[in-house]
Amino acid sequence: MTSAQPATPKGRETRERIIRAAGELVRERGVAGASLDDVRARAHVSKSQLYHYFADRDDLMRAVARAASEDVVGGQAELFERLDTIDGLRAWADALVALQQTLDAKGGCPIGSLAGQLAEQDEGARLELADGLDRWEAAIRHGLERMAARGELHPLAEPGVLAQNVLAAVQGGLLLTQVRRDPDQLRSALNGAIDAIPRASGVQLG
Amino acid sequence: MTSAQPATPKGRETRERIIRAAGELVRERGVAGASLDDVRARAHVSKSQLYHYFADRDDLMRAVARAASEDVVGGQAELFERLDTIDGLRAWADALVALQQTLDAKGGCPIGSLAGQLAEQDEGARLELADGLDRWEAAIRHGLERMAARGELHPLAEPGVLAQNVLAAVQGGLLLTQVRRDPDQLRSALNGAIDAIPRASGVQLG
DNA sequence: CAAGAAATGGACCATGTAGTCCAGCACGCT
DNA sequence: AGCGTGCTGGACTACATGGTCCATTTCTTG
Repeated sequence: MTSAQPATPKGRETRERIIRAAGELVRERGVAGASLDDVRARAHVSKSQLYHYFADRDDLMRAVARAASEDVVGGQAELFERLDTIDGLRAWADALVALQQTLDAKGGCPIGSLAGQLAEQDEGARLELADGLDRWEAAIRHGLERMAARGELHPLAEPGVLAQNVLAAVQGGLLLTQVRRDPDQLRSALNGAIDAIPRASGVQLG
Repeated sequence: MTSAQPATPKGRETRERIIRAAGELVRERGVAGASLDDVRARAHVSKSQLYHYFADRDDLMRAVARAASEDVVGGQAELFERLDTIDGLRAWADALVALQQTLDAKGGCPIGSLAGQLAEQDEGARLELADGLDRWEAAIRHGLERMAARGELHPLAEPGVLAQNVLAAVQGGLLLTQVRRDPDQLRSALNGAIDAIPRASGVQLG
């Protein structure tokens, strides 16, 4: 028997509780450190419930990856709306840095962190994470495109490339933040990427 | 009994063979997927040898992290010497991108990949990886400082900050490369960070 | 060459873990 | 009320894995 989609509100809530518990444990102890028994206990659920809603452990981890993508991207929804000005970009960056400060620079980006653990192990999980990154990058690109439409960007600037680089700065900055336990690493990376936007010409300098 | 430093050349070679085998397996299957028995088999070594040279599994993984740091930083030694011109920086970037192409965009950065798996699990491993990143960043910074000394940088540019941002671009670009299986992600991120160098003024734009 | 130290082989143990199985419960529907 | 589907509890198994132990072989060195 493969996994089952919940057919009742109660079932759906149980399934979500499992994913939430698994996600917490994965963030605390890593993918390998989160045993199904730990998940079972934290979600207040029995073994059979785990296997009622998920085909196996990998299936659960894929669901965790998808949920992480949605949490990360969804959690920035309001900030995403103001990404069409440099000030809005800076406000968004400040929020990311502030979050890292409250987390003591631990954990990194949920998507990036899972990527390192799952990308080479489970193709399905990799695709979930790629999807999260795509949506994140799209939100940034949309903001830059609105700026371009208002003529606030260099005519040759490519919003797609700039958005990609900003996302890379986020991920790289978070990795440095995590390894060095210093949120300024993210701040600096984001400053650099955002500063580059108004100067970007789309053509490589000589 | 804790781990032992090898006292003979033979012992040292055995220890290194273990670390190399463990490193390969970790790259192929992740930290969690590399069992001591796998390592034992690949290194052509007995169980007692593992525990002769390493206190426990975590100790071995710390050694793997240290070796990865040294491989990554050491493997770029020649390129590091030419990091004092924009052309040298581009050549270095091209080499990193080319490497990803030959690897089919799999694996990401050994340091970054291990960071995601070990940073929150083992403080010792985290410090090893931080050390690798520090040396990497220092190499970039030294190149930029030589440029600054020749007056080729904006007088207010800060080589330390720029080097940090380039390293963030490497790590972020590699993460995107890995998740999206597309080496152009790294290329774009590095182009952006390197293009920013000659324009950097050290003060944030308004 | 003898003695001690380093290195090695591999059996063995304890345990944590993914996954199975089936009986029992809850609840909507007729 | 009673029936059926979805949901739940938890015992149980098979096995991989980390770690221990000790006997044996191989080096080194005086």
